[in-house]
Amino acid sequence: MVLRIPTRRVLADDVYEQIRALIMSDGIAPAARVNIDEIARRLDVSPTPVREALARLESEELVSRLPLRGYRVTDLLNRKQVDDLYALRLLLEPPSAALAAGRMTAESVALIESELATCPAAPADDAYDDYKNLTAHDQRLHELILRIAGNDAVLQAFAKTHCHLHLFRLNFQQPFGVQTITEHRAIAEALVAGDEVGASAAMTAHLEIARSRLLDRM
Amino acid sequence: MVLRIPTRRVLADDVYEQIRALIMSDGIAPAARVNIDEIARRLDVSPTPVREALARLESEELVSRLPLRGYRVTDLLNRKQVDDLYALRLLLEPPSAALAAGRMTAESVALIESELATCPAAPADDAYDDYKNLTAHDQRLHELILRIAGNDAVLQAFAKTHCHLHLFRLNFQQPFGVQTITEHRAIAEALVAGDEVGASAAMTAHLEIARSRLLDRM
DNA sequence: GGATCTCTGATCCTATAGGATATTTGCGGG
DNA sequence: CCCGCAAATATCCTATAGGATCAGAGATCC
Repeated sequence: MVLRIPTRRVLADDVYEQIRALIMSDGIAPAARVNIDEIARRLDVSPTPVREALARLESEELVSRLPLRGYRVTDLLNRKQVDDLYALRLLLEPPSAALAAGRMTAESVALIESELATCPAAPADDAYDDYKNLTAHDQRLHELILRIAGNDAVLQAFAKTHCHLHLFRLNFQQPFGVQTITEHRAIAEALVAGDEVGASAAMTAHLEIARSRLLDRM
Repeated sequence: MVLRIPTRRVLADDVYEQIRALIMSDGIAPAARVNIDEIARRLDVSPTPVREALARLESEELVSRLPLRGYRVTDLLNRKQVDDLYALRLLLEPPSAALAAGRMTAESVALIESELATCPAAPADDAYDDYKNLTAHDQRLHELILRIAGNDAVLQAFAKTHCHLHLFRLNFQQPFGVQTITEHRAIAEALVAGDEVGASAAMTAHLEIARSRLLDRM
């Protein structure tokens, strides 16, 4: 039995992730122009897959396109944008958490528990990697809850905000860990108990704390 | 004073709209494979702008991409997807309508009134064009309300569902007009009056009626 | 003398043509 | 009827030419 790559990759996929990583790690500064030829030379490919990758990145608003003038990296989120983003999440996630609480199965419980278990109790050596792991965990948990709620349109709407990605770029090395974990556990407990009102309330509290914590630092 | 071309267009923009129009008008059937070379020949351009246009269309889920196997037109929405879509809209739009009601200005009132005025009282000769115009009007009005509410994240999340586009593809030549107009007017009156509760309720009623009207026909 | 305009050069986006590679389809053999 | 092989088709990528934009230097006008 040969183990196959689940989805075949083409060059544009790799280029896409490379550019994305470059932007995330500030390899290309915000507001900087993106030179297609330069990227192509740097990754040793032709401009064509670079163009396709940029077209995809544009849809998640990591770059913006100016006709006949090329692409540029989008600015970091400002206060209003962060505020709006959390207002949107407050519309989507608390009702979804309530829905999820009413639809919990043994399988769902196991998924929640195992996701919580992946969370590194002890921080990693590197603060940057630590922050990155925690962000990824946070994203997986929030999306898992939406998946349990069962509304694909809501899940996609949330995913397309790419909020974790944009919030990650703000990159505040704040004491993010302990409090978040505690809040996550509160949400999980309400979900496992099938407590719809409690799950909604815990999610609301979680988001509002995160929002004010973030805005205080801007 | 030099008059400038408002937004420069490149070939990929035209190709994008042409393909989109083809899909919308069933010039390419749902689930059909999209041949890049064929499109290129048909529009008399090279494959490169076609590839870029398809990458953009993928982000709004009019086509889906299978690596090394090309693009295919997405299927029409099924019952669950329609149901999910309206559930999402019910999360976003009624609260936004309430917000908008509390933020109305003289300018906002004028925008609402003029949009309502654009609605063709008498149906056009062609039923297809009539349906198209009404859909476009409906989309403009709903997005205008979100714009008045002032949360760009919500507006974008709504816009990215491309719900009017997908619902249009279902293309039911139903008696869509009169009732919708009446409901719109009810929403508008509550907005102009600054009635937050009323606006929210009118929006909720509008969406729920539209949903059941649509689901009844599937 | 300073400012504005124009011209020139370089850089980069846009589009085309062509070749390499992977998949699919059809056919023959077991 | 199933399996394997080969030709055909289409995707994917590269290389290159054409055209637009931008920056800078020089000239002209006030």
